[in-house]
Amino acid sequence: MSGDTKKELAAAFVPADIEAPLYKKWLAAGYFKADENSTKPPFTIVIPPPNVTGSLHIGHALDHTIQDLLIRMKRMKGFEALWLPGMDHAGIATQNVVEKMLATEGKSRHDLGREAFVAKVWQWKAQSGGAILDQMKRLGDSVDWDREAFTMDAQLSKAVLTIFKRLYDAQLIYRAERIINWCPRCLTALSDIEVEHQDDAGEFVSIKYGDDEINITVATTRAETMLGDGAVAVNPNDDRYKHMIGKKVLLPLVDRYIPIIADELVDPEFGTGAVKVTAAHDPNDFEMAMRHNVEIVVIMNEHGVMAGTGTKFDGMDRFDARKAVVEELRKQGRVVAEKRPYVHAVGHCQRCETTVEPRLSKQWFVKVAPLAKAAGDAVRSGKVKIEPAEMSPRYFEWVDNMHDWCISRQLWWGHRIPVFYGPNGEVVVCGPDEQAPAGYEQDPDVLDTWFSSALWPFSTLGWPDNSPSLKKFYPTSVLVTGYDILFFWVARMMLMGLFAMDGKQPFNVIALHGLVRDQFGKKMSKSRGNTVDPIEFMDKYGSDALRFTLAKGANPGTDQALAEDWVAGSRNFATKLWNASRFAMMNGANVDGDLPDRSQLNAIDNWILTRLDQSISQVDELFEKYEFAKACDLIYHFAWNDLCDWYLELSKSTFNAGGAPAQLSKRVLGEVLDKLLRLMHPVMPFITEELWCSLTGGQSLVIAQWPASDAAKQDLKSVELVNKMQEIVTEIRRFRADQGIKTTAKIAAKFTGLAAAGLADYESALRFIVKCEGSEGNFTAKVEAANVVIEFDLTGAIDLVAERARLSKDLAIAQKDRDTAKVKLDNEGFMAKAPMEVVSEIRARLAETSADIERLTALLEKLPK
RNA sequence: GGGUGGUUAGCUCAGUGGUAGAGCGCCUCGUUUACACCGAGGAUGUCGGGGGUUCGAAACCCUCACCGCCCA
Repeated sequence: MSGDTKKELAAAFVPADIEAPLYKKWLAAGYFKADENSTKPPFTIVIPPPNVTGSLHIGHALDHTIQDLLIRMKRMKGFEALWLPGMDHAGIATQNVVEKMLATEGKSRHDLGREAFVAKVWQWKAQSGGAILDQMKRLGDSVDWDREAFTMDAQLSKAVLTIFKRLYDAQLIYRAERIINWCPRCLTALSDIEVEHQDDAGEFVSIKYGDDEINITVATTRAETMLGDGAVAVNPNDDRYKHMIGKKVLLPLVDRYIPIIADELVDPEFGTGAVKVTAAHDPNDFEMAMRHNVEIVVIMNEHGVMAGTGTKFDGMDRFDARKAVVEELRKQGRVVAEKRPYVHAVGHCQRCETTVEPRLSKQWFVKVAPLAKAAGDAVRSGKVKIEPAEMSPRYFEWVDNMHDWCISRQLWWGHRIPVFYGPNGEVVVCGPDEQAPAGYEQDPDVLDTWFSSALWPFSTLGWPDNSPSLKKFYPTSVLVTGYDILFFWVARMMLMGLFAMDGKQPFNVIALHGLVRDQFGKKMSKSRGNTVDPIEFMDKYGSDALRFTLAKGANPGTDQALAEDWVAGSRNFATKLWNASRFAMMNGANVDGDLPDRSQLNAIDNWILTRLDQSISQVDELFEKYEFAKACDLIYHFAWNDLCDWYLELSKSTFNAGGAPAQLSKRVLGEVLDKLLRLMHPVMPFITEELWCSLTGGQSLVIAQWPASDAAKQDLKSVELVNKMQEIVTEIRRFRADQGIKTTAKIAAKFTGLAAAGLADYESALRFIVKCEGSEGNFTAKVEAANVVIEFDLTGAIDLVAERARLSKDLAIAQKDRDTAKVKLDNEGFMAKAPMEVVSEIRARLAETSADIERLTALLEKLPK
């Protein structure tokens, strides 16, 4: 490796100058492409597909940082690493976007017709969809762009048709009339998870049903639905109402008589203990209605407007009707109690926040019980691991209690349900390349977006075809995602993957991270105004800084707080690394030739190599365990403290002296930087690449080998020696600071006991770092550390007060420490039951602190009064 | 209501039985030819309350309080 290919480093680290060119370089070199014909072992991650309408938010930045970290590390470890990018078509969200555009022209999708509208959506997608993909490049995501997938692509659509037919044939898809979540604004059914429950301030009204003969009071938050009541239900064991069961009671306003039924579902403690049963507008009521054959009365149309009740309320919006109904009942003296505001959880459409209306409707469902059982068992059996394992209960809770999944959506954008109806009610389901008989009409609805994202881990690899990619890269290695969407589609991917791939799991590991919160740990939201823009942070501090901050905050499965100051701190760290590397290279750090034998190296060199080796081994282990925060913390401290604060400072005198020892240290420094940059590359790809290429003249860190540790070469003796040097230096610095001697001021000092401490060769290194020059003088003050005595010539100007304070403080600490040790050793229970090694440790502590006390007392006594 | 996580330095968080830690912030000093996006030194906690187990508890058990999340 010659110096000619090495690029000179810029004097200052400016992220913007290096990031875009490096990403271009990587793309041009094709480093991110994964080869299905490779003989290397595979490592696969499919991206949790972001929404085509979305843009990069801070949560993505965290999610991608972790995925890129894993992929880059595995690539360096010699795996055929595939990170597969793409997006989902986001049925409702995308349709909303395009409908809004049309609305500005005063048009609706119905003006265009289905075909033209869908064409318009595709056009929108081509022009403005997928902004997030470009933003991913800013982050440095090493995805294989040639494999970019979209849930509406031909191949993925083929997968949808195939799986639909298979599930239908296996009787795991059915059509039925059920109460579903209906969004009166989007005009479509929603699945349970597309409904968000929020506490709303409503009203809780108790209404007296019946006449003079028989009456009963029910309580409700949705008074308007009383128009559709088919019964009143009470608990069969409720003595208050036992005598009324089976009788009929007058339903006010509509003047209909409805039965009083008994059902265990009714909680006698809640409200009046009697509930109204509105079968067409509440899931629990529907269940009861089925059990007791209660009349089902639909009282609203699809827009949430009252209809078909035969009352004056028809034509009113549901919320207006609620007020009007209560008002009318009040006039009739039937409102016996009102609680307002009454805070209770109300379902809202995830996409448009409209209050969801439970609605009786004919829809398509996936029968999830058998599929969910398999999904649960895959984790229970250990085939799929959830990281951290503590998150598993959440998964089981969900998967074991999953309701059937409503998959039909009354939209135009999406995969149209491949079911065709014949003139006489025949039903035909068509797989890919199959055609319905002439005259059959296709179901107008489309499938839930998650129906297709659930296939993502295999549809993107070519399923249902038995493609080489599928063979090479499935099951995927790990799925990285926030615990908040464990249920959204991780569970669904499990259901579908196990079913489609004959029991082969879609991923071996589910690695869960938390949410990014604001600096006080509060959830970020637009309404709170505490959101942050990852792009802005990257502009300001660089992508590496943002990535490092997020990785350093990523403790498994827990949320992390993020503040701009933290990101600035990471930028500072990057700058530190840059400056240290520049300094190293100016001093001749290199990777030329073999690393000298350890026996030739001084303790400082052996120490930093040992610390490097330990760090590599620990960081590697932590990365493999998804312990990103701890790994980054280790990296940070090795680079900043061990390397910059100590190694570089202790080695300056060696470099300055030149000669053979300097040559050795330069090679060692080159080695340390080389390996450190490799170790850091997965977290901070840009700066490490720039520095490493400059240092080594190598082609690229992306394809460089991951550093290996070799514990056999660790030199613990050198660690001990450097620890002593650190003790001595710190003690001298403390003395100097207490005495008010400037860091730059040179003073004369005499060292005694260096040889006995094994530090004979390091006097010049020590003297250099603490600015002690000259060993002649009038030594009036001394300190002691690691059994080395250092005397100073302060030319009589010693600050006695400061020195007495310093020594007294040390003495107090030593006395306290000795006392606690003594108490333990005097404790019979402790001596009898504590393990040997603990006892001897405490004994050593007692000896050490006793010696300190003796020494400090003597020093204090000798100090002139 | 059911589950579940948390409560440790001013802030954000590590720390699963043997003398309480990190980053940021704070205080003092400093134009040391790598770095002021820096260096050196320093201060800071009855580890939410109460009980228990143990020679020994921030950690294990019980209980209470408060905060959060998911699901109804």
